[in-house]
Parts: sequence; C-alpha cells; structure tokens
Amino acid sequence: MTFIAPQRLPEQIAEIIRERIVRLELKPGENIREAQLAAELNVSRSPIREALRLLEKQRLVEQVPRKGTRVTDLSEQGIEDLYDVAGALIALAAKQCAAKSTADDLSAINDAVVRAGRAVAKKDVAGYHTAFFEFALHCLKSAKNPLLEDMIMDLLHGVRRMQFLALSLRSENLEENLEILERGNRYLQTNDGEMAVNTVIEYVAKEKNVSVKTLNQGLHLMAGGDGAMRHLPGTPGAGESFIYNERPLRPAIASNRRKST
Amino acid sequence: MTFIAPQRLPEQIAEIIRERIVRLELKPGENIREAQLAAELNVSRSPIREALRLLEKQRLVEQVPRKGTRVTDLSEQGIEDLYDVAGALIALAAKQCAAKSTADDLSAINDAVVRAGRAVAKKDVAGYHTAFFEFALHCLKSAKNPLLEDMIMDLLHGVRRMQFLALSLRSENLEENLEILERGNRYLQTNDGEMAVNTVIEYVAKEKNVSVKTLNQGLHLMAGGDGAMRHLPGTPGAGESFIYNERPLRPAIASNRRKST
DNA sequence: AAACAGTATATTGCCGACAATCGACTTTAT
DNA sequence: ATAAAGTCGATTGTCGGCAATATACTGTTT
Repeated sequence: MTFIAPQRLPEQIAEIIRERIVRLELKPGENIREAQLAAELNVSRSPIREALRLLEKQRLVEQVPRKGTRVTDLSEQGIEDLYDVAGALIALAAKQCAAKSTADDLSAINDAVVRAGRAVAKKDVAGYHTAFFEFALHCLKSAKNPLLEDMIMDLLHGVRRMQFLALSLRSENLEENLEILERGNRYLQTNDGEMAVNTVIEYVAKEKNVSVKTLNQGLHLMAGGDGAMRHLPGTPGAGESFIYNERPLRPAIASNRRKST
Repeated sequence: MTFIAPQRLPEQIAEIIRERIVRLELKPGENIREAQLAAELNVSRSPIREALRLLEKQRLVEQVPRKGTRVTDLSEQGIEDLYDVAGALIALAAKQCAAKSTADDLSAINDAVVRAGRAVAKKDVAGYHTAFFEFALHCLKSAKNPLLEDMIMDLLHGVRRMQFLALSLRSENLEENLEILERGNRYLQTNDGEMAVNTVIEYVAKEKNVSVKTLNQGLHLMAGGDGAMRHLPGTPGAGESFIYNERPLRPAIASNRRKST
C-alpha cells in the first residue's frame, strides 16, 4: 500500500490550472475568475488565490491589483526574454553539473540521452520530450544547487507551453535536437564544463528561434482550437493521482470539508 | 499634492517584514507566526499570508506545509548558490545592457557611478551602496528584459541581507569595489558587452567571497545583537510612506476597515 | 529514570460573508 | 449626437471563525 505525500490543496489546484495553461486550453491573455474556479473545483477562494500566486511565481499568469488574474501573454519579446533567462540559468546548471556530478549522476544522465535516442528512432515525439525532461532534471540535480533547480523548474513550465505551441510544426527537427543533446552529454561525461555550456547555449538558442518562428507563423491557430493536442506529456511527476484527505480531487475537488450541521 | 500609487496591503506588509529580515532583526531560522503579525499590524491573516508568499518568492522565507513560515537560513552552500545564480543573471543583464542601452540609459548609469565615487571619497558606506543599487537598477532597466529585471530584483533582497551581515567587517574594501565598478562602467559606455560581463562576474565573485568569509567568521555575532546596524539604506523606493486607504500603516497598520456596527 | 501514551494548547488551512472597487451600461445635459 | 455623470452588476480584497494538524506538556508504565 502506498501513501501519497501530503500535497497541499493549493498546489494541486495550481497543477490543474497549470496544465490547462501549458496545453493552451486556457489561452494567452484569457481572464481567470476566482469564483468560477472555486465553484468548478468545489473549494473556497482561499486555496484558489494561493494557487494563482504559485502560478504567478512561475510566470504563467499575471495579477493586476484590482483587476484580476490573466494568463500570461505570448509576445515575441516575451518569448525571447524567457529563453534568454532560462538559457543563462541552464548554462550555469551545465557548468555546475560538469563540476559537481558524481558517477551515478552521469550514468543517469546518459541513460536519459539513450532513451531520447531510442524515441527519435521510433519517431516518438512525446517519448523524446519525456526523455529530454528527465535528462534536464538529472542535470539539475547533479548541479547541487537547490535555488538554481527551483528557478529553472519554474521557468520550464513556460518553456513547455512554448514547446506545446510549436509541437505541431516541427517534429522534423528531432534529429537535430538529439544530435546536440548527445554532443552535450559527451561533454558532461568528460567533465568538459566549458563545452557543455556552449552546447547548452546552442540548444536553447535553437529552441528560441523555433518558438519565435512558430509564434509569428501560427499564433492564430490557437484561437479556434479546443486545446486537444494531447500527445505532449507532462513534466515528470505531473500526472499523479489527485487525492486530498482521501477524497477524489479531479474532476471535482473534494466538497466541503466541514461536517454539515 | 501628491497621490500615492495604490499599493496593495500585502505588499506593504511584505516590505515591513522584508526590511526586518534584511536588517537581521528577524534572525535566520526564526519562526514567523501569522497571528502574531496580524495582531501587531492590526490586519487579518489573509493579507499576512499573501505577504509571506511574496517573501517566499524572494527566497527570504521558507514555508513548510503544516508547520509554518521561517526566515531562510544562512548556510555557506546557500550563500554560494545565491551568488552563483544572481551572478549568472546579472551577467546576462550586463550583456543585454551593453547591447540595448540608449544614450540616456548610459548617462544615467554613468551618473550613478560618479555618485558612487564621491561616496567612497567621503568614506560614506551607505552612500556607496545607494549609488551602487541605482547603478544596478539602471543597468537592469537598460537591458529591456522585464522578466530578468524581476528575477534579479527578487534575488537582490537576499544579497542585501548578506551585505548587511558583512557590512561591519569590510568597509575597507570600498575602493576595490569602486575600481571594478568604474571599469565595468567603461565597458558599458563603449558597448563592450563581453568585457562588461567579465567585470560583472568578477564583482559578484568578490562579493560572494566576502559574504562567505563573513558568515564563517561572524555569524555568532547576530545572535546577541538587537539588529541595530541602521546605517545601511534600503533599496531605492523602499522607504516610501506607508499609507493605505488614507490611514497610517506604520507602526500600526490600518485598523479594521469595516464600519463598526 | 527513561520511554511512551494521552491530553492540552498553539498554529496553520480553509471557509463563507461582506465591503471596496472596477467595468459596462444607462441616463442626462449641452 | 456626443460627452459627462450616475447606476448597476460582477469581481477582487479582507475579515472573523471553525476544523485539522503539529507541538508541548503531563502522567503512566516498564
């Protein structure tokens, strides 16, 4: 019998909203009403508000003081800024990973790259992304810098949203991405921090270009879609069961905790 | 007659707590009770909780699910991580500042450096720090990357805390710091991004060493102190009047907003 | 005496309600 | 007809209260 970690209600709510944003079911610029969400999830507005604060920390929503919360917009400048910042942090992670990783860390990283290669061979786009995120996660852990790990993980949700947007237009780029990934892995395995950093920068720059191009070409596609591109996986650990106080949370969160009088 | 910007209550509360943390009146590891703060500031716990979430985003406090909120600890590893991450972001800011700054931006930056020089000449430690923060602020603005600006500003509060801790031990380093600052400014003025980045990295590395050294030498000093080292200025904009709904906020925040029945 | 169990107290998590504010619509005056 | 002002509905901000959980204390057993 397994016990779930005591996940807090706001975090579970944040995850639900986050997935809707990343999968573009909630469109950029769209308003988020607290009361509506509270009614839908059958909780009060307090945990909803906390959840929205969490998402603001991850830059997925923006809160304007007395006007409300809206899904962060996708502008070309915003995307470039996101990738520039994420790139700088990831480069640091690569550097520290090369410097501090243990043999175990490196073998886990290598395994993820191997899985990514297998996924590409099978034209498995989702599999590639899953493996890639595991790769990134292991690199982060190996850098032994919790602050850095936290900040990158926050930004990564925004990157995921961009990848989701771009996905339909660029499955043909997988081989190229894999090649860079494998190259970076080789540098990590030999503790060549400088070259690993360079490779990471190259990878991020490539992703940035694809995202910007996608935005310019196809943002209008979003408006009509029902957000039904369901083949992109969540981040590792995203799909866990939603249990809170032994009551099911999804699709409807636990009803009133109070004993009815 | 001037009208204050409609600052929200949680932000004002966050600022009060933040200053206490940065000035070490609230000691690292110390517990923060919501009810106690609510009583002291004469507000309910809701805005207090939001304020604590804001401070968590700035890594000044840590929240453990059902145990409460505590001031973030100061460990050597944590300080190194902080400076490493901040350094990477600031380096990016320097690069983008060199690339995107206008003539107006550059003159504002230069003015701040001149003020820093005057402060050092007068052995005015607080003046140096004020000028330095203005310098940093102008560089950030010039980088034209709101995301980056936001993230650095958040981290800077933690850096301020370190500087506050280190202040008593190192006013003699001011000349060295100023020299690096002026060097970096020269590179910015000539749009030499690469050298500006190198100089920034040098500066941050120096600050990191001082902070780590200070921690190892004198952390025990904190325990006995009453946090009375009052000569360090706040960040620009930190000392504004605390007005909310036309009622004074400090020392006691506005009392109940409700009409008494 | 030490370890454990049970209880009491303090603190956080969540809820429902009310007040302040914002946006859209309607009305009125020029 | 247009612009200013007033009104109404919707939404966010804050509050006080209760339930759940963690911590401190006390008494009991080995």
